[in-house]
Amino acid sequence: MTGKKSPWNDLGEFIRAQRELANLSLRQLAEMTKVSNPYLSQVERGLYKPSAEVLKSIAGALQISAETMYNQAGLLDDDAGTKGHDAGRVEQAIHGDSRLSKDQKDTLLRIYRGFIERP
Amino acid sequence: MTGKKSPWNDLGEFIRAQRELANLSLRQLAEMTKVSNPYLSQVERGLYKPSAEVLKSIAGALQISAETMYNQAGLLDDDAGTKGHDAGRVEQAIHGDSRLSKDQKDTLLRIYRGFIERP
DNA sequence: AGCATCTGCTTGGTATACTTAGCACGCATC
DNA sequence: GATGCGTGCTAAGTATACCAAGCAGATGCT
Repeated sequence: MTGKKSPWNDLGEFIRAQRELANLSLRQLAEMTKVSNPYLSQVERGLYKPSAEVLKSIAGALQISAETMYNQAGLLDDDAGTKGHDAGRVEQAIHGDSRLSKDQKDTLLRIYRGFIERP
Repeated sequence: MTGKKSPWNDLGEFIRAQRELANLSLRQLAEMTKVSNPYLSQVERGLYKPSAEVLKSIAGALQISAETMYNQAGLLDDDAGTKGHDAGRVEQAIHGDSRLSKDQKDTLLRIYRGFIERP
């Protein structure tokens, strides 16, 4: 394990850096996130890649947005929605519109997808 | 397990609905996502909650944004970054979608506005 | 009818995510 | 010195995510 770099090292280093910036010990973060402190230690050292739920919980405790954390973990491409790609844009906007009920969202999405598939 | 509802049923139903809308079989989706077809079947029936990587892959294959998929899975709060910016978002996205014809855009906008005015 | 192909699903197995119990060390106090 | 507390980490154990092998049914073709 001398110098061996796992795929999750960058993420772990990011989490440790943010934790230290927030002046929290592993045990304190563990209490806040309800994730065990040994596991957090292992995550920080790149031994495991945590689930999105754990990432979300850590992000909340460290007052980072979930989006930032997912970007760091490679779960979101922060350019994806803006790189001239239409795919997902309309869908995302519909989902994000709080004035629409779930049924209305479903209806709009179904119609939209129908249009996309047979132009 | 008769009628027993797992926490992931909504997500599974969402994925199945999108897959069927896209006219893909489980095996086709499995090939596209590199996820096994039995597992996808189990995910759709709410037996397991898939990781964010699997969700991202499914989203890509079904041409849904990762954000949309994560929202559906409860991994992102869709209001988190967009509260107060709902107005105009859907309309903008529809206008900007190059895959829609003018008629289709008009239709979608008409329906959308109808929903907004009388909820 | 038989055969091939496609479909969704069951079952047992493997790997990883995550926990619990506990160790070693550092520091402060008496 | 001894003791207590906080710190990060090890190692064994548990649960879940996900896979491979294969079954049963439906459909189409000869």
